[in-house]
Amino acid sequence: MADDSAVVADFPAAGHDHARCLAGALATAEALCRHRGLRLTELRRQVLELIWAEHRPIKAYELLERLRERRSGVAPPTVYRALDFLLQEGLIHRVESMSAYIGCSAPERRHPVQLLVCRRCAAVAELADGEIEALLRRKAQGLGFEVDSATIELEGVCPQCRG
Amino acid sequence: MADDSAVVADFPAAGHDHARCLAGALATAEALCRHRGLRLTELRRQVLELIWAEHRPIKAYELLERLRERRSGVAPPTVYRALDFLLQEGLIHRVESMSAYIGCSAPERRHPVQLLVCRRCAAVAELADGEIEALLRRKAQGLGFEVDSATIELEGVCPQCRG
DNA sequence: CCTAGAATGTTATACCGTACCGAATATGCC
DNA sequence: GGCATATTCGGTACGGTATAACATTCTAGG
Ligand SMILES: [Zn+2]
Ligand SMILES: [Zn+2]
Ligand SMILES: [Zn+2]
Ligand SMILES: [Zn+2]
Repeated sequence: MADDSAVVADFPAAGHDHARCLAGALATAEALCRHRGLRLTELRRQVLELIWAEHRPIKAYELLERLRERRSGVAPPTVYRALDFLLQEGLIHRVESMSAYIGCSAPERRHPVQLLVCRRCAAVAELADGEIEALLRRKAQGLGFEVDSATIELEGVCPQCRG
Repeated sequence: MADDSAVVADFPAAGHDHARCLAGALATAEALCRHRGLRLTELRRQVLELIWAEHRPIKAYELLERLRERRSGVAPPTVYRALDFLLQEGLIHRVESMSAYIGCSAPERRHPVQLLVCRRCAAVAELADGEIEALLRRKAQGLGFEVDSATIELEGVCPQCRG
């Protein structure tokens, strides 16, 4: 049986209460960092907030622009350092096929990541499907390959864009 | 049951007859292009040959360097155009996690691609596993998502490097 | 030939990411 | 509090990846 909880984040509905997404993500991040003894500094919090601002993948240099509206003279290393921290802690994911970043919807637990990316509107759904993970691991094991991490991204058209 | 033919290319053995890999890949490409009414020009053939030269992923600018040993004054667009053609025709695959390119071991048929990349030696195994493909498609369908293409890459340690 | 389309040459530039160094800031200990 | 230490951040410079735009050459078909 498929485990429904594997869908960490469905495609966001058009009129959903996104202020709630944002507030929730920030609160979770705060709690998580406190629990892990890490510092969610003002910079990191701002970057996370900007990433969640659109509920869509955002590129590093776009992030840089937005960040400059609040902090003067910010350079690429500043934003990349914040991204590294957020990636490291599982608070965001990198969308490889877009060189972009998106907030994780279940950062409180480490999980496999499978992303569904709409090529029309760039909306992203996030899976944390153990069945996929297990199948891939099993196939790899058949070749004597030990999996450390996986990049799973599906490109296609989301329900909204299929109309 | 798992279909063994899903393993398009296992990790290359240390002392394998690579001249044979290279010759086979070029011959297949030639036949395939003739069959499709496409032109495997000298440039494209040379790029494909350079990609197969090491039986490992190779980066675009490294390719550019190598190509310059044979052709003077080659610029990035030249190599990227050749790469585009080879990708389009399924003669090579892009390794997203490395921004690199590797020859396809079964270009004569269109197939799903799953890559296993060794983080120690950069060797790559290529799967064309229908079971993985089907599972992903089924999971996506559960969200009303229509899959056009997929990027599946597993990073880990290959049998040789595990020792 | 002549011509239209394809392929390649050429220049310039945009975009993505990091090495490196030094300043500021937080943390733990006396 | 004062001090040493480690982390975080500012800022410069640069390297790696990829494409836009336009000129030129090549190729196949009439
Ligand atoms: Zn939202
Ligand atoms: Zn969409
Ligand atoms: Zn070989
Ligand atoms: Zn290896």
